[in-house]
Amino acid sequence: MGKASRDSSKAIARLRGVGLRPTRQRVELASLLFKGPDRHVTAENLHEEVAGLGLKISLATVYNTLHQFTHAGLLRQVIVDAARGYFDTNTGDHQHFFLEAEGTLIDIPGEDIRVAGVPAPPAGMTVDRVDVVVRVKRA
Amino acid sequence: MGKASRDSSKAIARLRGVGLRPTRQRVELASLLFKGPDRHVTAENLHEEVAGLGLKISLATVYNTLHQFTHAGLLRQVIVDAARGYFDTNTGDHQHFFLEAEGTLIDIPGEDIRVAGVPAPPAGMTVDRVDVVVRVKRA
DNA sequence: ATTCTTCTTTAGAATTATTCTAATCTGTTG
DNA sequence: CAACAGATTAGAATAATTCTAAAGAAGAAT
Ligand SMILES: [Mn+2]
Ligand SMILES: [Mn+2]
Ligand SMILES: [Zn+2]
Ligand SMILES: [Zn+2]
Repeated sequence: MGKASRDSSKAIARLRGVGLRPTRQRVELASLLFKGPDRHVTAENLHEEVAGLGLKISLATVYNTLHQFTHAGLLRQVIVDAARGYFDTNTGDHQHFFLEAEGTLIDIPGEDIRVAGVPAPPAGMTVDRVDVVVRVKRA
Repeated sequence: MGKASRDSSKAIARLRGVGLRPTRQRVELASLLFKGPDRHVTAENLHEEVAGLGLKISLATVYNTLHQFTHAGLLRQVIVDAARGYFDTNTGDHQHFFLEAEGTLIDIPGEDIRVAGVPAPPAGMTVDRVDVVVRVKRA
């Protein structure tokens, strides 16, 4: 049993675990996304990576899959740029540095950062989550 | 001297103050934006408001003007939604509640909220600003 | 295995927000 | 007022994303 099939089994198990059919496309994407360390991807940039590896997955499927993974709790979306959407394999409590020039995200552990003094939300509303984006630029 | 001309004079003065020619379009937009309390607008939604008042300003000019006002420091952009860009007449230190369902922003005074424990930015980078978005939804 | 049913993928068109182009117009200055 | 730099605009273009509807693949049933 080689490395590729071990990746596949893990990906397949993870997909089954969240009730998604392990199609070739979903398995390949899940392997790429969850094999290594946490990462922040864009649909377009993941699609290019996939193409570069010689895999054939349509851009529509990359979008569909990223959204399905997000709904399944395997990914979360990060909003830092009005032009592009980012997907994050780290679904735990954490925040981000955003390098505007590069378009790069860097995690800040959730325990490091504290947000205090958030007023009560407007009547009838409840806090869904608190996002902190530390925008950084070249010194 | 009526209300309209008083609004105009203030808008014209403000535009002159930041080195922008007080054209009819810029004066009308500045009057709308800065006459009353602080507000959060979208290019499209400001354009509709303008049209509703019977004023004729092209959408391209609304976009151009919002960006010029932003560069001049009269507005700032707020990034909360991957699909639309918001412009904020409140350029001071503050944060936001974002009602995802409504697409509405509500200011949180900068003194209220405190963010602590932000790690040192990556080498060679400097913190440009720290944005906090409190996403709320119907309870 | 073969068939059946239900999902899934996909190419390409469509949509949405925004920007660009290049022609026309207007504010300001002399 | 004339002249010029700067501004506005309609419409085309771009970019990210979503939609459509037709063809393909996965799982269940036979
Ligand atoms: Mn866009
Ligand atoms: Mn989206
Ligand atoms: Zn992250
Ligand atoms: Zn604000």
